[in-house]
Amino acid sequence: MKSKAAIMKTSGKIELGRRRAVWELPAELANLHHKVSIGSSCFLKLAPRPSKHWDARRAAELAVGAGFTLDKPCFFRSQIAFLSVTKIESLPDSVGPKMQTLMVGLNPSPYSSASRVPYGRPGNRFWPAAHRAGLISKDRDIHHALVHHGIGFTDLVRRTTRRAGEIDPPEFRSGFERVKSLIEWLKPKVVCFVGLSGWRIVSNPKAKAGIQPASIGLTTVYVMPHPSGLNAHASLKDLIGH
DNA sequence: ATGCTCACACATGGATGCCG
DNA sequence: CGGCATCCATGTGTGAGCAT
Repeated sequence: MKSKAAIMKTSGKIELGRRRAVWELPAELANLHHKVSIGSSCFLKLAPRPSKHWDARRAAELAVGAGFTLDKPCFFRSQIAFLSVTKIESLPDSVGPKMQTLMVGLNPSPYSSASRVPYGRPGNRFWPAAHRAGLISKDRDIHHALVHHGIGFTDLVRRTTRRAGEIDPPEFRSGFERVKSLIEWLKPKVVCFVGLSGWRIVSNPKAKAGIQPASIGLTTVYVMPHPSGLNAHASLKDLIGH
C-alpha cells in the first residue's frame, strides 16, 4: 500500500505515481478511491516513469479499474496523463506484476464495495474455498493474497449492482476489453473467471467450467462457478476443487 | 440493538420442446 | 438429427420482518 506522502495535491490536481513504475499506479488509485466520497470529482495527474506500457489508454483503464468514471477523454502529453474523474461505488482492482493468478469477477456487490473485499459477504464461499484449497493463507485479505500468493482481483464491470443481471451484455464486453488489456500488460500465469455467465457473455456461450481452449496472450484462462450462495449448483467441495 | 426465522432470489445445468 | 430456446429443479445465501 502506498504512503499518504505518495499523493500530492498540486494546484487543484492530485498527482499520483510520480517517478514510480506504472504497475504501482493501481494501488495508489485504489488508495485515492478509499479516501474520496462517492460522486466527488478529481483532476488527476499521473506521471509514472515512462515505459512502453504507459499511454493514454492505459491511464484511462487504470482509472476505470480503480473505481472511477472518466468525465472526459484522457489528455496525454509528454508521458503525463491528465484525467478528470468521478468516484463511483466500486471495488478497486488489486493487481501487480508477477501475479500467479488474476481472479476476474462479474461486478462488485454493494457489500463487497463497502467492505473493500471481493466476495466479502460472510456467507460467500469464495474465501473458505480458496483457503481450504491452499490458494491463500489469510482470510479476506486481498493485499496479503497479492503480496504472498500472487493472487490479484478485478471484475469485468466496475459498477456496483445488487445483482449481476443488472449489467447488460455490451457493458460486460466493454469491460472485458479492459480486463484483456490488463492481462496482456501484467501477464499473470492464469486468469480465473469467477462465474460461468461472465465468460459465456464475453467469449464462449457454451463454455464449461475448467481450463478454456482460448488463452489471452500467454495467460491460461480458467473458468469456475460463482461461489455466491445463490449458485446452489456448486457446492463448497466443488469450489475447493476448482 | 441484537438475534432469529423463513420466504425468496438466484446461477447453474439438465430436460424438454420446437424448428429447419 | 442438430441447433436453439425455454422451462424446471436444485439448495444456499440474502434480507425483510419479527421477537427478545
